[in-house]
Amino acid sequence: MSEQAHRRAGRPRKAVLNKERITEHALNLVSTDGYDALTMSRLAKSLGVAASALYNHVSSKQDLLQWIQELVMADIDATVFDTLDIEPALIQWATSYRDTFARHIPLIPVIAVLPVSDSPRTLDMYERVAEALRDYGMDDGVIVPSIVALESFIFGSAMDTAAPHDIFETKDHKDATPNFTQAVADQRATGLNTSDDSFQRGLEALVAGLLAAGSRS
Amino acid sequence: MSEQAHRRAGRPRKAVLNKERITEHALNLVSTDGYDALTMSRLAKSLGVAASALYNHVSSKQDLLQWIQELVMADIDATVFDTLDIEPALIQWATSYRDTFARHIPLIPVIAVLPVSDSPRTLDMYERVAEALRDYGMDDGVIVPSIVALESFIFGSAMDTAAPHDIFETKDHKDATPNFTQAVADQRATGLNTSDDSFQRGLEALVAGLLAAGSRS
DNA sequence: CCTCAAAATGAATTTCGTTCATTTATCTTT
DNA sequence: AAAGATAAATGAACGAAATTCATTTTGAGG
Repeated sequence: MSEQAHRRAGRPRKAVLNKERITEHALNLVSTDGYDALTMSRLAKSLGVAASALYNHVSSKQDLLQWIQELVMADIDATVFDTLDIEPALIQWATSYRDTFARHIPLIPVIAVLPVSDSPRTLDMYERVAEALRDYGMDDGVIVPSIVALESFIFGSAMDTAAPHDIFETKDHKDATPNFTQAVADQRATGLNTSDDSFQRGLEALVAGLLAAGSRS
Repeated sequence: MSEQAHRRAGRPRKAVLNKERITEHALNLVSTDGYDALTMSRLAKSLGVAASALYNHVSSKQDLLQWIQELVMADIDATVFDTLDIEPALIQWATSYRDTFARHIPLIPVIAVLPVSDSPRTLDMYERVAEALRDYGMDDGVIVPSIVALESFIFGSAMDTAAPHDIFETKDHKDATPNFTQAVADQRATGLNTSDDSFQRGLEALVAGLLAAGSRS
């Protein structure tokens, strides 16, 4: 069933395209010009090739997105579980996770919904987190929900970094929303980036809560 | 600057289309046949009109999606803060928020990436949450980060409901991921829906943690 | 009744993902 | 060296999508 197994004769022409080059160019396209820029023809042009040529290597655009997912996930540092205690390890891992996706915001809604099955790297990451939680003594049945909860928060937070900075401009409605308007002003006065501040506070609360609630009795 | 201000003469023909009817039909289309069914021509057909007629009322499909977002947000129950204590109120509000979006699963990846509309209804919701947190005694500067953290978790969780149920199928890689594979099996054995379970656990941890960390000293 | 402007039309444009028959180029075998 | 096999790349074509625009319809105000 292997691809290189029984080539009896005949070698193809020198290949211009391959998985790595295609994926790199695709990711570069998205990071540079946004997700809408990732069309098969623009990708092909960036590779100096006709759009149809891509289909000799990728079976569909969904397939291509899976490749991209795998490449992006490779940036997430899951080695911290080998060296740190569970709580700081989770926080560092989640931070790395969120920063990685914040770097590729347009991909979040796409990747968050992709099945994880075909990405060995992603599976490996889950394995490390699951192992760490299990070693810590978390109940078997709540390990997956804890991971999913963390991921949900991470994805949501990564998307939030894309929100416009004036997203909470209350404009004309200041009178009708005194408490909220004041809260926005007070947060701004701290000088902290709203997204970063929110992520850090939420992450600490979430990690502490999940570890406390899930530990074996 | 008002639209109805100076109509000097000439009344238009009887209008078949208006914002409300367009939005309702669009939302209905999505809920019935999925997001891919929401095309301008199918929407037009459902309204008994040509596709181009829509553009007399909506400036783009993005615009239409904003309308839909606004309509959907109206379903979120923010009245709980009037009757319940802060902790159960936050949990009920967040649950209502997430369930509302989960009811329109195909829209989540689309809407989650839209700027939150500055509709009065949405602002009013923020006001109620901010007021409740302030009355509880939360420090002024951390009210907004707490709300943003909750919203990030809610959106991430809503997106998770759109994920396929077999998203964690480990297939061929069972050997390489023993801990994770076991954790998936254990979660499945509980009989609980993974998304629901994750949301509930995460939400309780997050709310408890935020309230504990943010209270005035 | 006449006018005019908003509403609706339908044809046209562009761009998208994808398919397919065909050509090209390179290696293996004679 | 010639022939053959075969993957890679091509380019034209498809259907469906969002959007534009010149034109027609229509109904209330003057």
